[in-house]
Amino acid sequence: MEKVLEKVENRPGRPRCLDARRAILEATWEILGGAGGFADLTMEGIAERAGVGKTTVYRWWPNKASVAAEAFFTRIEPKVRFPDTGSLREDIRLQMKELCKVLTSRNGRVLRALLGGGQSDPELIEAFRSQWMEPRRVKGREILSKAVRSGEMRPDIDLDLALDALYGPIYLRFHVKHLPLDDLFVDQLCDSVFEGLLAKTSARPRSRAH
Amino acid sequence: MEKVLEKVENRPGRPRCLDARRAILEATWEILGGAGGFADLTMEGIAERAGVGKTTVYRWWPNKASVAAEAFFTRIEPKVRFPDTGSLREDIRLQMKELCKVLTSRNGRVLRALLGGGQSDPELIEAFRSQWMEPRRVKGREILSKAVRSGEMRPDIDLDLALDALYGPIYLRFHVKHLPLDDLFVDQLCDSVFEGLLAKTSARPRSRAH
Amino acid sequence: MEKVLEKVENRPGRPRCLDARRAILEATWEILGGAGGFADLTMEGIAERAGVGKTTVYRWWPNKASVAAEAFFTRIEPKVRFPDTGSLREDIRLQMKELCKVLTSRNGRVLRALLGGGQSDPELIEAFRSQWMEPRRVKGREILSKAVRSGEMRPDIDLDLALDALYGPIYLRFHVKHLPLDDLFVDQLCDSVFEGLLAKTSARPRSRAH
Amino acid sequence: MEKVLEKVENRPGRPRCLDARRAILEATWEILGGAGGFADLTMEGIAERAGVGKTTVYRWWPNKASVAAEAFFTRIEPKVRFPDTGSLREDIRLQMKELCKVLTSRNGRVLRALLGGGQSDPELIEAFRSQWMEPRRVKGREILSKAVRSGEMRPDIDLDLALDALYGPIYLRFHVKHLPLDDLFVDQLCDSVFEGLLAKTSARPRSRAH
DNA sequence: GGATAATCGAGACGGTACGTCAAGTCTTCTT
DNA sequence: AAGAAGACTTGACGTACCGTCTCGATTATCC
Repeated sequence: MEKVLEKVENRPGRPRCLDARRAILEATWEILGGAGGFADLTMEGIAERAGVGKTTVYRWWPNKASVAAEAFFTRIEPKVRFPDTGSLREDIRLQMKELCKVLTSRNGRVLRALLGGGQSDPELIEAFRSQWMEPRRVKGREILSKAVRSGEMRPDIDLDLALDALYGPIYLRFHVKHLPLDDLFVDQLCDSVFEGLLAKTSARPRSRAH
Repeated sequence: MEKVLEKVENRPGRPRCLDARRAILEATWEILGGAGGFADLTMEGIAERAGVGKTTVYRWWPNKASVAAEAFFTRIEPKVRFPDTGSLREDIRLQMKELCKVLTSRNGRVLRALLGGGQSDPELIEAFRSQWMEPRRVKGREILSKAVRSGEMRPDIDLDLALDALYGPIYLRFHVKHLPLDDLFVDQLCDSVFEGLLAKTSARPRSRAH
Repeated sequence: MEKVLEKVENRPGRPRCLDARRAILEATWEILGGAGGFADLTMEGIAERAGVGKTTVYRWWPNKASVAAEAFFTRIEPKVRFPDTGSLREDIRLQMKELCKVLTSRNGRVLRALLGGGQSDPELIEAFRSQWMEPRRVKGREILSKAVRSGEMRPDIDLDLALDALYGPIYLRFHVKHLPLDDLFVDQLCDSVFEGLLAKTSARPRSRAH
Repeated sequence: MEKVLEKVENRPGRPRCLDARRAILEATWEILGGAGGFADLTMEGIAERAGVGKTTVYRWWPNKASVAAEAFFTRIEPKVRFPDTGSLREDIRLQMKELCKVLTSRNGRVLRALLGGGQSDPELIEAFRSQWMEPRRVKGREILSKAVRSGEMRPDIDLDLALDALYGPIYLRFHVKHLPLDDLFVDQLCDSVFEGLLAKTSARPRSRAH
């Protein structure tokens, strides 16, 4: 077999073996997708499944949370993209459905495990935020701010708060209630949050498109 | 020391020692509140701190998640109650602030740890739902349904979805973003979700009281 | 089922239940005969198999060694008897074969286990000596002393030493070497010890009857 | 402290630490010599006293019997040697006294414990036979066969049977009867077994040297 | 080309906690 | 009072991983 070695700069010594790195992330991914999730993930297990010495794992990651985070986010990140339909509600709704599809898939299990581990591991939750949530937030804020400028959205609401209001219920269902995240749910959620829970006092005509 | 023994019915055998039970839950509670949270909780540690044999712990609880759940929920449950001001928005807002106070306190740490453990332990998450969330939900649904009847709230929204919309953002902040949960946040959150995110197209006068 | 109760004297309280005693000894016997021997014998196991409370076992025997000893010796003792042929060598030889038959049987396993346990339990080894070995010794000494009086055996040898010389090799084979104890072995052993190992210097006619 | 590591062949991995091995055997030896003998020997105790992880003990020995056996036999084996006086009876008698001295000493306790454990542990008794008894037997057979050739001993007796006859009584006393093993006993034993128990029919003068 | 340096695999090391088992004691109700 | 039931403390069992370490082997750069 051909070993792939890294060639970074002109440092002396044997360069890092990229095969090992890949094998470790691959093994981690597979274990995370298994029945036990993050609880079944052990450094020893990773090393063995990757056919690698334990030292090699520890050399590059300080703990299993880091490996898990990297294994997950390098693989899953590109999958969720924002559309751009011109309508705030449509953009958000489509992206929500996309997100829910990911959360419902096998990857959702891994993500759940990761988020669970994060409750007692600050680094892991930080990785979760910075590598998973923040990239989406950037795009989300962009869409919302465009909607504010176009007059579609109220200008007096903090954008992050608005995103929390939209996505919070999804995470609540996903993380705590473990309920299905289907299209109907997304539609109803969008409607409720965009329009508000209160009855309209005036007989203003509401135009809810579904 | 005086040992307190249970006297249930006329069963043969030595009755269960209530001191042991109490000591175990107490010890668990203290460990959970410590620096490491759920990660520092070990069955051995519980037994030692409670001055109890490990077997005694295992006799009554199958794993540390169960002990943790019982330790937490028997202690914290009564603390969060709903007010009844007559106004939907006020009731919810006050209760939300109450909830946020709990989540912000030392107990919040325990709860966070518990929910974390629940991601890889179905029984624990079930305990979380049934013993922590559901009792609150019952009262919440009651308030909302009253508001629907009085015309304050839109009748076309599923009550549980509405509660998800209201409380989801709190959990998102609490579990994922680890951001402060202060009164200002609650006020803004209530406003956004009750009124909706969209701009009102007509020049209808909005009466937001803050 | 009819419970058999003891009626010793006019002592107050419930009399001892003889069924329990018998069941305990029976259970002990069965466990001792199993694959693990003395190592598989536990007070808990005895109580359970006998359908008896642990307390009842502890009330009458201080430890499992005592139970084992009583279970074994009350059952096996009557089996070994000395014949009386009139000839010292014949009596001993026949009894030896009888003994070897017992040691070779399933009971031998129990006995081996018991003696093993006795190495770290003074009470057990004492029970072994007083209840198993000594009764035989009494009879053995009798036979030997008769043989001394009749001139068949040398009068200058301590009787116990003689018995050690005769039976020691059997125990050595049984306990240490775990070799078969067949009739041929007994015949050769008797011959060697009775006649001595040394060559006869004079041309004295030897009359070895086999 | 300087750690001594083994250098066997070109095997991969960290070489075995000889210090640990030595410390384990040393600790085992000390515990075996203590008040409780084999009964006080626990894997945990060995590890703790040796300043070693429990895993390290289990890595090299499957159970405490194995550790005990190795601890004992590597230390005690060289102590018992056969003399070579030219006379069969003298050689045996001196060696017997040597053996009895060992059995009587502190080491005797360990050996007794080992032999006891062996009754329910085939591997242990096998170790006892192959590492303790057989080396002596080899030399014993040699002496006896020389005695047969020189005409001092009867040629019609199996050598192993003869050795059983000579040493069996010692083990009987040591293992079962727990009686003292002094020089007088050895002298009388030798006399009885070499000369035989039977009275001499002819008036042949016996020359017993004591 | 030989020294130096970093990486790799393998696996032993001292530890911690696991979940189980049995020991022997204690407390209750029943007979 | 004896017996059953069963909860209690204690302590060892054997296993799984932890994170660290010490090897020989490999693969580069630098002199």
